[in-house]
Amino acid sequence: MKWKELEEEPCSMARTIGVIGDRWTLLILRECFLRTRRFEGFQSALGITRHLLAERLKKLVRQGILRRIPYQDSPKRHEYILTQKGLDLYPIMMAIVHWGDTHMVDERGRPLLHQHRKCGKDFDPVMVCSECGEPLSAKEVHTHPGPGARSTPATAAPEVRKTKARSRAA
Amino acid sequence: MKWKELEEEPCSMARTIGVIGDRWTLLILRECFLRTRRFEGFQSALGITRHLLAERLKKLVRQGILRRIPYQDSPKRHEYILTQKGLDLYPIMMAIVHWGDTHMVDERGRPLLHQHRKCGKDFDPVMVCSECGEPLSAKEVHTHPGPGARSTPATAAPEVRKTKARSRAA
DNA sequence: GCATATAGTTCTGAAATAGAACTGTCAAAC
DNA sequence: GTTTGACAGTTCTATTTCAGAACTATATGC
Repeated sequence: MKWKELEEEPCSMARTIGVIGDRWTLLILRECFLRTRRFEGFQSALGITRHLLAERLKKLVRQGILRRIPYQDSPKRHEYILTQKGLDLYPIMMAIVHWGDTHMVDERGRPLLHQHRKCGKDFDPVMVCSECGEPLSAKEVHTHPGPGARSTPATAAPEVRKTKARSRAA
Repeated sequence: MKWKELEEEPCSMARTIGVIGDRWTLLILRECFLRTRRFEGFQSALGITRHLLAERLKKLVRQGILRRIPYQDSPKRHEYILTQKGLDLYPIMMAIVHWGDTHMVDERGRPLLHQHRKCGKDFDPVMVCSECGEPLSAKEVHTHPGPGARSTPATAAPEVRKTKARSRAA
C-alpha cells in the first residue's frame, strides 16, 4: 500500500493514520506538547536522525499541524509550533498516555502525572459521550454509515484492495 | 533507534507507541473493533501482505492485546479477539477517528457515525477530567514527574540519546 | 481427482530508515 | 581577522523493513 492512499480512504481513522500514524511523528508531537519548538530541541530530545526530523517537520507543516514561525532574522531561524489543528490532537495523545499508564507501567509507577489547572487535581482522561456525558466503551457504541460513506458502508473499510480483494461479509 | 527500546523508556506514550504505533497495527486494530476476527478477514479488508499480517497478529497476541482462540479443530483454525487490554484501546481509536472527522473529511461529510446505545444519539467523543468532569485542553494541563520518572523529570523525555545528546533546556 | 477455503511461510526487489558527515550562516571569543 | 560554536538543515551509504507474488499445508465438497 502506498501510504499516500490512506488519506483518500473513506475512513477518518485511515486518514488520520496517514497523517500522524508513524512512530517518529507521534514522538515529535509528544515533544511539541511538552513545549519543544526548535530543530535542535527535537533532535536532541528524541535522537532522531536529522534527515528524518527535517522531513517529518515539513510534512507536519504541510498538513497544517505545525506552523513554522521565524524567531530571529540573521541567520533566519524558525520555530515549529502547534496550530489549532495540532492542538486538537491532544485527546489522542492523552488517550495514548493513559493506556500506557494503565497497561505498560513497571512496578515504579507512572513516569508523568497530569494536573488539571481548573480543579487542581491529578487526573486521568475519561472519554465520554458528547450527548449524555456517560463514559464510553466499545460495546455501547453502534456504528453506521454517514454521508461520506462509500462502497462498504457497514464498516467504512477501504475500497481499494490489492490482493485477492473480496467484498466484506460484515 | 531500535524500536524495541521504546518499550523501556520512562514515558507511557513512548511505550504505547512501541506497541501500537505503526500504520498496519492501527489499521488491524480498527478492523478488530469492527468485529473482524480471522486472518482472511483482515487480509482482504486491509490489503496488507500476508507476511506482515501474520507478524503483526503474533505481536499483538504476545502483547496481550489479542487472544488467539480456536474455533474449529480440523484443520486447526483460530480467531483473533480483543482482550480487555485490547478493548481499553478504544478511547485511542475514538480520539483518532474524531480528529479525522473534524479535520480530514471532504465536502461529503463523515464516513461513519457513532451511536451511543445508552442514550440513543449520534455522538462525538469528549475527553474530560476524571476529577471534575470538565473537558480537557492542552493548555489547562500541567505535567509533573511521577514515581516512575527518570533522569529528565520535567518532560520524561528518553534518557538514551544517540546523536550528540545534550541535556534538555526544558 | 480437482477446485475451493483458510491460514499461514518463503522468496526477491523496492522503499524507508539509521548513522554519520557535510554545508552554510551568523555571533561571540580569542 | 580568524577560530569556535550554535543552529538548521542536506547529502551520502549501509541496513532494515516492507510490498508483491508465489508456495505449503490441511481439510471439505463436487
